[in-house]
Amino acid sequence: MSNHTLVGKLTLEKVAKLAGVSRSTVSRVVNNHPNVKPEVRQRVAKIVTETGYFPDPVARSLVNQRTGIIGVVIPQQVQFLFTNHYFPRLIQGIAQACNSHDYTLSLFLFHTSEEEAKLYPRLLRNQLFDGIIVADNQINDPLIPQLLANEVPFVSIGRHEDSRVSFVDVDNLAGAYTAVSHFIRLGYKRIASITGPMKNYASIDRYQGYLNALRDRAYPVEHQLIMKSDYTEIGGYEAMQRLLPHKPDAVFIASDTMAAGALRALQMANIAVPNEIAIIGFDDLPHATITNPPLTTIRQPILQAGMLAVETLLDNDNGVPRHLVLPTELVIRSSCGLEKIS
Amino acid sequence: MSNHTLVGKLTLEKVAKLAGVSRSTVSRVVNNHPNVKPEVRQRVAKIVTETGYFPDPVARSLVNQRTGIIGVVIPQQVQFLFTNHYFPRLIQGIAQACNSHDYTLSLFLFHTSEEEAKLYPRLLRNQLFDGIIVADNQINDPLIPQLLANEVPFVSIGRHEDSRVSFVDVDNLAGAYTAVSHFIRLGYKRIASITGPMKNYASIDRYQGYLNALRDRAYPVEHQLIMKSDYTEIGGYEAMQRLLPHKPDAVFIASDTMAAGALRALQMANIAVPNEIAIIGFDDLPHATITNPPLTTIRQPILQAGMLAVETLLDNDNGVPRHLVLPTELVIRSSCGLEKIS
DNA sequence: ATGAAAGCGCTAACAT
DNA sequence: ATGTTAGCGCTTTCAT
Repeated sequence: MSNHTLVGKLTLEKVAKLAGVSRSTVSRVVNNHPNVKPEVRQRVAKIVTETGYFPDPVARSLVNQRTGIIGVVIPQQVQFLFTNHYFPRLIQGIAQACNSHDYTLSLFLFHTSEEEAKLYPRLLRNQLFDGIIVADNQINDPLIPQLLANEVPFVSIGRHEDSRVSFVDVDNLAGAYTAVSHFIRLGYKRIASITGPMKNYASIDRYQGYLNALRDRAYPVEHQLIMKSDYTEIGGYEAMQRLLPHKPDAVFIASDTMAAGALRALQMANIAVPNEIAIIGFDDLPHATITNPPLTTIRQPILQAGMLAVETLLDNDNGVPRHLVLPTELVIRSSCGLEKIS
Repeated sequence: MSNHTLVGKLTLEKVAKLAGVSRSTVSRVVNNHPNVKPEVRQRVAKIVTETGYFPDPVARSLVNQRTGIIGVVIPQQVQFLFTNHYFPRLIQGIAQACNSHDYTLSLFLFHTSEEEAKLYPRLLRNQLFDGIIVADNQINDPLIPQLLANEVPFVSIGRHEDSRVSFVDVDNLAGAYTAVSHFIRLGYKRIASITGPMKNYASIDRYQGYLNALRDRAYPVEHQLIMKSDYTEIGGYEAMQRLLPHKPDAVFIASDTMAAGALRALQMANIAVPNEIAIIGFDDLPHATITNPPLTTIRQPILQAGMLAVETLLDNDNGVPRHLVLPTELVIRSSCGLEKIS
């Protein structure tokens, strides 16, 4: 038999020829289908290994109608995205789960709304992804209802009002509540907050947790003590500068990244933390341990949220939406002070 | 004509039936092939729009032998990865270029070497990606020679010794040289350096640039003044602490992230910057502007490097490797001091 | 247990 | 200019 038919791309057909069987049999071997005589299986397997044959994923996808690809969409304008450590860590969790399930992760970042608009149709009449993870969903994000309407399997990072949406969230409300309650317990009186943008469920929930804690202890809400910011370090820096004239004695800051910026602002202003102003952040990112002083913060399981989003997508409980809310935890370091002497 | 043949997934065939033409004609319309009578084209186009037909990318890929997917591989253990801002920004550049060329970006992050080993075969007998970008290649990374051997189209972020490898790099050597020369010009005497890990070309080049600048001005090289670190903020913090006993009066730090950590260490030790110790970083990341004091640094065009990597991959100059080295730039802020009085 | 054949949805060479 | 046909490489009935 001439060998020249066997050159070029290695296909099932060629492996079959080499093994002296049909391509069905090779397919069965490759896919561990039971109906293959052990000795044949062995012979075929040997050739597969020797030749380094690998089934073409595209051809496979065409017949199976599954690609093994998960799309991750971050609808936010991306320039702010990576100025904090949240998204990198989330993506890391998603990647880890994808790896362990042999899925491939595709990342969509948008820089302009034109880009975003251009990509949406691809996501909606989706034939390339087995499922989509929508990270950091904004309130009224138009993508979510469209995904629902087109019956694209997806899960949202962060809760959503429509109960048909599967999501993985962290308990932002309870986290913020815990932080502010801790301030109150320590005797602080003028408790401020630096929040994220209010178009985002997480920001809203953290803000609401702050309000709830004040309300439950009959603290007044002073609007000058509430500064809206954007989750960036620079944003936190500026928000703290705006806050200073209103003389807070404690600030709950909705992210560690903003808290780092806020600490710099305090340093520049020569204000001692926690003696003059106490700080609690949110996230418990690695650098919270080396700020000056080390940051008391609310730990949220970002990595785990990413992993669970993938699991939720893959499990697909017969289309019944899954709503996961992960617990947060107060991590006490030095920035919140101890018992207040006042 | 019964309509019941037209339910289910929308295919070329169904659109053809609705338009009363063959599926080739629809294909031609969809792909803007010239040979279609204008009136037919219009009629078909209308139906395509009405039905919202979209060609199945998987079927297309199978026949075209191109997927429109670019794989981005970050061979580093991922836990250190996102503790600095370099990779997020690089990925942003890659994503931006992918978007504008209608390519899809797939991201591979590894958490363990087992994961890495498991994924390599997929990348090598690659049928899923039109090309691969290898980010932050390590010296002696086994992936590169294997990609070459398997003739997978790829480009490396960061140079590589094998001249067959296409790469996009920044001029680390010149950048570091410029930084240290600036120190020398200002009159500093004991110029230290905090470097990245030496298994990485960028770290090596920045270190070499430091050495070259000292050598060219006949400064002695003192090994106690050279601290190896890991590009993390915490790493920079610790490296600076180890450096202090050796009394440097200036430190060139191979990344802004490490520089931020180093500044914290100096703050804790009550050492004034730049009066007692001057600092120059590398990267010019956003937060370099709000450190205390603002950081003098070497700006490298990370975003652009990511974009050019995609262009290089897509242009594929008949297999002739392309070697791009992008310029860096000294950005003077306050951390390096002005003319030294000494 | 194995092979032959159909078909996933598309493109393109070939006929007309 | 349009339709017919043959694949792309695989999985999966359906025969045997």
